[in-house]
Amino acid sequence: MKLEENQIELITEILKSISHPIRLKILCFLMDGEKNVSEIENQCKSTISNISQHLTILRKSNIITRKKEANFMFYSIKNQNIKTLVETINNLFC
Amino acid sequence: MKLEENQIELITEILKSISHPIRLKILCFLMDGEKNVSEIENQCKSTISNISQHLTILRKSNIITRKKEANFMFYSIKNQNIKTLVETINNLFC
DNA sequence: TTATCATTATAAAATCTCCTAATTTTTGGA
DNA sequence: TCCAAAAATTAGGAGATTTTATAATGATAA
Repeated sequence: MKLEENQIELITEILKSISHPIRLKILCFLMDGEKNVSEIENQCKSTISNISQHLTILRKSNIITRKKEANFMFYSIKNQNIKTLVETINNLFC
Repeated sequence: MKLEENQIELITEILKSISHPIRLKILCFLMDGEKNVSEIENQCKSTISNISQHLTILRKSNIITRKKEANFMFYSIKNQNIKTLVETINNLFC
């Protein structure tokens, strides 16, 4: 199996973003549908600032997206490929 | 989707190990079958010491295994789950 | 105009990466 | 047998990156 250099870069960026306990928990939680930051904070047991920083990392690497409603920010998984990846990881290792 | 804490730890350790350009290249190369360190060095374009250190990381997180023959060390992917994961990543993002 | 929800700035602490040099193990030749 | 070469690993440390905490700031609702 031979990958191009830019494919290697893309994949490692995605995997690196997912490879953190809090960020993986966030993704698993978002598998159930979109959530606001306070819901994620409660689920993932960290400070809201820390959660926000991890959400930024996931968003910058195109794994999640967000939309604003009133003063709530709703986050969700950006596309089907990411969902399939999380589903596969769950099936293989849980 | 709700994962146990120890499952989160296991998965993030595996993903973190894979989330490096050289280590991902090594894994893709090992998808073709077992290889010795010099072959990996040639394929992945780094020093033999650096490659060896990355191989240690992959081995410590149970992603690859090795066997010695004369003074060559042959590395291979440890199990089918890892192969399936690499295959899936390749299908989804390449 | 204050409380709520969330993000951003800053910096310290922890971890990761990679380099050079030293070491280990085995082979093959003198 | 003894020694040098080959294959690979390990040690130590400098530099870079990531993580997290605290404090400050921004935006919206009531």
